[in-house]
Amino acid sequence: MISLDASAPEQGLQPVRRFTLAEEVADQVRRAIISGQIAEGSAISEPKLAAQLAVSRVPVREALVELEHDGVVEFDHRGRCQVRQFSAEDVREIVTLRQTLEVMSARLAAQKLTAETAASLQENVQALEQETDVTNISRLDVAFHDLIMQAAGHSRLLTCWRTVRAQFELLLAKAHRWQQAHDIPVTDHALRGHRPILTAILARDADKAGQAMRQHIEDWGELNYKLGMDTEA
Amino acid sequence: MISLDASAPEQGLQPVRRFTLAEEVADQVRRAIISGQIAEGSAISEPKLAAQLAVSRVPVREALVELEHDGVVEFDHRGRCQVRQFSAEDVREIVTLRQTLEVMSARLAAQKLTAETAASLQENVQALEQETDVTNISRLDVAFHDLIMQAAGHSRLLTCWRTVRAQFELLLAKAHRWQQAHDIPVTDHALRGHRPILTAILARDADKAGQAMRQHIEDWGELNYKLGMDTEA
DNA sequence: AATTTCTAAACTGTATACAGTATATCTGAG
DNA sequence: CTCAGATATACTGTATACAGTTTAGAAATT
Repeated sequence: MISLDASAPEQGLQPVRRFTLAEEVADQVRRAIISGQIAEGSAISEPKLAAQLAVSRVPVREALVELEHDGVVEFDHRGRCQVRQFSAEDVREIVTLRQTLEVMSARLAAQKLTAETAASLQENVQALEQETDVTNISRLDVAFHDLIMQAAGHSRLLTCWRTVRAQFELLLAKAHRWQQAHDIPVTDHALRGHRPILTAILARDADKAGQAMRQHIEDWGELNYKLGMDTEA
Repeated sequence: MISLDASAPEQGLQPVRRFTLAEEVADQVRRAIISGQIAEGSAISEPKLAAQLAVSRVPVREALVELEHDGVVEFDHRGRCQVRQFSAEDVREIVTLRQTLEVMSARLAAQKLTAETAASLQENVQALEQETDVTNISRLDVAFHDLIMQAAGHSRLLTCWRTVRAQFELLLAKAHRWQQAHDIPVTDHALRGHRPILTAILARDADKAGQAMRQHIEDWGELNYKLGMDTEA
């Protein structure tokens, strides 16, 4: 039985989060972009999208601004919105920025490790090692990196992470789609890379965790470069 | 005489940038917050602000979202907006995140150095060394770090930088105000710190540039901690 | 047939309007 | 005088409306 005294609210009860239409629109559109349902380079018209989703333009507008911060759409100088296309240079940027941000997160996670975090990470890695479905692999892969970011306990680092997270997801999904289309078995990239990071974090070895993370993302980058060359050829 | 053939537009002419009310509102409010004109913790009401600025709520709303991304205001779970207050932990986060981002920028700037960048940086450092007005010192200090970010030529790193830039400016302005109020001469912190960074970048020594930057921000952090202790006591 | 001109549709930026919820003020009872 | 309850004010989230500009298409001209 929990107390209902408002002056002692630390009973595990949290303030009710209000979900706005803008957030829901952003989620839906982001997913549609990541999944390739909305193609790269597509123009996005506020009125049309609003009509499709049966909401007014206002939440749509706010959602698009959010997605711009996520780096998955961009506005031209006239205010027109379109789904972003990723050049080879963009991929390089995403890789190098991820390295910087995630090396930091891995180091902090190693330093601040708690029992709960350790459990979540172990669970995630084990689940990934047994998973075969591509969509679930993607989800678990991203979740691993999210968990470490969370574990770093650095709210502003998390803010930065949000500026690349969706782009990371997008590239990941794109790569998996390409591999499936060409009957290439989905890489065991994450499988090989995550375990060493986990081990280093569990050992509270910041240097080793950072190094493992750097290498992991470096490998991912090379995978993407190769893929990029193939897809453009 | 320049060609007006639209099919050959690379004549130094650029697409006309359209400035929106939202951007102007964001600029004004950001400046007001940084300068302390709007106090930390103040509630910001959309209708009131809109009335003061003689615009509708829509651009104000967009501006506040922008300022939230800048980290200078926050929305509570009810959607109420208020000017953010910075705890000691916040200052630590800002310092450590700046270290990560700016070490990267310094390294890249050293690697990609161009003649123009070199000139701008030298000009900036010289101007700072001769400047005595506090406001101008702040401006030049921030500009130095902006220049290096620009020189890094990494659009996504710049995006991350924007999530802390205003908070950096805010802390800087706050420190200067406090120092002035107590008749303490404005620190020569930037003066001492920038020159070594410049030298390393000009020498195209990424390691040294990164190390100098890390040290510079570390020093700035310690300055802020001391100040924080004084102001809270 | 190609190109220019004119016209109509569509889109963005901004303003206004409305509904539901929270906050604050006022009143009355104890 | 304090506190509970009721009423009024204010605010956010969303929808709708409007103006200026851009884009696309039709008509007209060479």
